[in-house]
Amino acid sequence: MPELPEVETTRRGIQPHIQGERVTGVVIRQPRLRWPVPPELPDLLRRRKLKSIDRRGKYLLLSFSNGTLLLHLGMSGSLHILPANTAAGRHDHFDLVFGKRCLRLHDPRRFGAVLWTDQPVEEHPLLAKLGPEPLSPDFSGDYLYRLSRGRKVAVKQFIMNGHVVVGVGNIYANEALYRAGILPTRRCGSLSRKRCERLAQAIREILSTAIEAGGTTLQDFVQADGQPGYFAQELQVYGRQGEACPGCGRPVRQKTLGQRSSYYCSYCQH
DNA sequence: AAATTCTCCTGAAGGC
DNA sequence: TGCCTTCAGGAGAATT
Repeated sequence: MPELPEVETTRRGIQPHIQGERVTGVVIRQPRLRWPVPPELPDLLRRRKLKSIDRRGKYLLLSFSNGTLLLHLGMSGSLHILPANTAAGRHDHFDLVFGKRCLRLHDPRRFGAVLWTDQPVEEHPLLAKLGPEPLSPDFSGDYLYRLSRGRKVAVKQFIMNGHVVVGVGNIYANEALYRAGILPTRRCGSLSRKRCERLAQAIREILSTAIEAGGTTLQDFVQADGQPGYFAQELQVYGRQGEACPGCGRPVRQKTLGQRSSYYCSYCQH
């Protein structure tokens, strides 16, 4: 499931192959994703040059002179650079063709999205109210502390809320809370300023380490079977219920919180 | 405003 | 072997 590091790794992987290139074709094989793929995309993108690829949260923003293509990978999506004539398989929903290469979206569970806007992209309804980027100066312990005052939601759900901070999915939320020594179920409003600082630091470290790890597998993006560095980072607790906590040896526990699996050590985290 | 629940979808895993 | 059930999970929409 692509989290922020995977999306950023994807962005860096595809950028050198298609940025500055001109669209020569658009193929929509399965328009039913999270929202319907706009049928007018082939017309909108005809002969347009891709200016840049940016990221906001887990959205990839492909900028053209007449608007922006928004891509989201949902939880099973991936993008690959392939020779333009490569046969499409099951779940290969969308191609952006650039001459002899193409950018292909593969997404078995179809939680991903391909959208278009001709407005300033930061004003798009899906982006306008997003919280800060976790690796930007706008995100800090002080920010988390101030925003969490008076709120009762569990800290794990708090940091997974895109209006609080973007790009912290279930896996890295668990890992960051473990690293920060904070129980996922702890009410966010009860965290001290110091613990908020520790949490913000843990989130930054987890994400930036994962991005660095992803960088080592960039070449995979030009291969059909490439796995773009998912989970390259060693996970301490995620998916490890019953295994020994790396810190104290007690078993890692699993609990469902807000319809998501939480993994934690009830001794090291409080 | 904040919190909670529902929803989309398919592949994997488990039970029999 | 095969069929059925259950589950995971990003995040917006709907509801409380």
